[in-house]
Amino acid sequence: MRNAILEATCQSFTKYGYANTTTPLIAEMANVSRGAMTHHFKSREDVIFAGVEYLYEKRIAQYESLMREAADAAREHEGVEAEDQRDLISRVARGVWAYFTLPTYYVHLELIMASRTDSKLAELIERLNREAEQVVPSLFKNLFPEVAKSEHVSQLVFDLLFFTLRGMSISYIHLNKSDRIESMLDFLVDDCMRLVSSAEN
Amino acid sequence: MRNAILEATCQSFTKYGYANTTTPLIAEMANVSRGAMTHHFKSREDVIFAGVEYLYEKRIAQYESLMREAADAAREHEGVEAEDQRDLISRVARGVWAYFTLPTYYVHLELIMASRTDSKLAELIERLNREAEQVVPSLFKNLFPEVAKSEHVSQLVFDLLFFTLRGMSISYIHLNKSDRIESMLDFLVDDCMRLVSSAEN
DNA sequence: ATAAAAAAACACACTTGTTTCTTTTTTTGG
DNA sequence: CCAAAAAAAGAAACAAGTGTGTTTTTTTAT
Repeated sequence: MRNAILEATCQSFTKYGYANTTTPLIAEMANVSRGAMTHHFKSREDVIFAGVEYLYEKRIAQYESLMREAADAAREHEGVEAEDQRDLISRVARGVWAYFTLPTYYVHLELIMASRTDSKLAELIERLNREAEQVVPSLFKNLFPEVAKSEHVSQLVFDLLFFTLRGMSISYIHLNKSDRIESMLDFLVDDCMRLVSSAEN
Repeated sequence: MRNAILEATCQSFTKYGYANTTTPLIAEMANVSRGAMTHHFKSREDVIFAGVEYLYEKRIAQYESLMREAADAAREHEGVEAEDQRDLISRVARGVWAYFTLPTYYVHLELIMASRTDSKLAELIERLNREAEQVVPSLFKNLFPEVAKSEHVSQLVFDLLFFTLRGMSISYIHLNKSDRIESMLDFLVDDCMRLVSSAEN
């Protein structure tokens, strides 16, 4: 029951947006009466914030799944050493890109933007981000153990993908012709390859 | 009067966010009665959308101003040929970065995100972006006439800055320690320099 | 039978849109 | 040039719809 409400909250976030999510709407989507919600969540803030936490758990699971996929696919295509490295980078980059175009990620962006003018939400988001930062970069470093030795390079590779793909995802809302996206992805892979190679020497 | 209302609308967007901007709030910030607004804007949508258009005119003016500053500053620091090119790129990159951290830009991002679940707003934003795209890239190409010869490279340089800085700007809402930002800016300048050099040969 | 869960009903505040009234400005005719 | 009328602008009041929070009633399960 509680889970159905949280699931409905997430669905409303993705379908109608964070700003348009109301308690009657959540109740309707979860097929429960508004009164029933009161027993599990005594206020609007309670439901919304619990929904946000639920969404972030989902997001981390999605990220882990996509990273695992990329790593597994790269493992199956083993061949020449240098080609392996490039293949892994390419798959990781495209895996992260897939993650950055998930509906849950757009909700995440919406929440960050909303937190600009909502200090309570900002507090929650910052806490959840701190928790995510203890998982996400470590997963990344596991995939590139040699690069992880150089803190500077690994940070640079991570940030380059993180910042650029995040920027791309916003454009992707309107940008349907994806040749610019594809060119940029190719460029990013080349760039990361350069950085990784430089770190290994 | 009409201008005061539009100015108040923008102020509300930046201070309270697009989603929290209501007609009574605008009237209060503009120091006019709600009835007075009705004569200039017959509905909420009228005033909000007019405010959005007003904001976009502002944004383009801000962008032009920052690009002019960067170009002028680079002109004053003329020296060795290669150093000149790097200086110009660095100043443009940091000028664009300054633009991407303006309050008006955060409102722009908020509007893009809101347009995900608001087709009418999406229509407006797409039109305004099309108009901006006839000004912004041309300003960019004027600064790098040699690079503009290669459509592929100039697109790549533009997109790399555009996407990455956009992604950085979102993190910048929470990220106060700017060493990651500074490292990335340095890296981007290097990267653009590489691309520009390759285009000239 | 009792406590928890679910549903319904109620009250309050807020936003929007409309209507009505007052004030100010502009136009027009003497 | 002035006074009356018309038009425009501004302000206030009203009505309808919606969201939130609280209270009350009904159902379910222990």
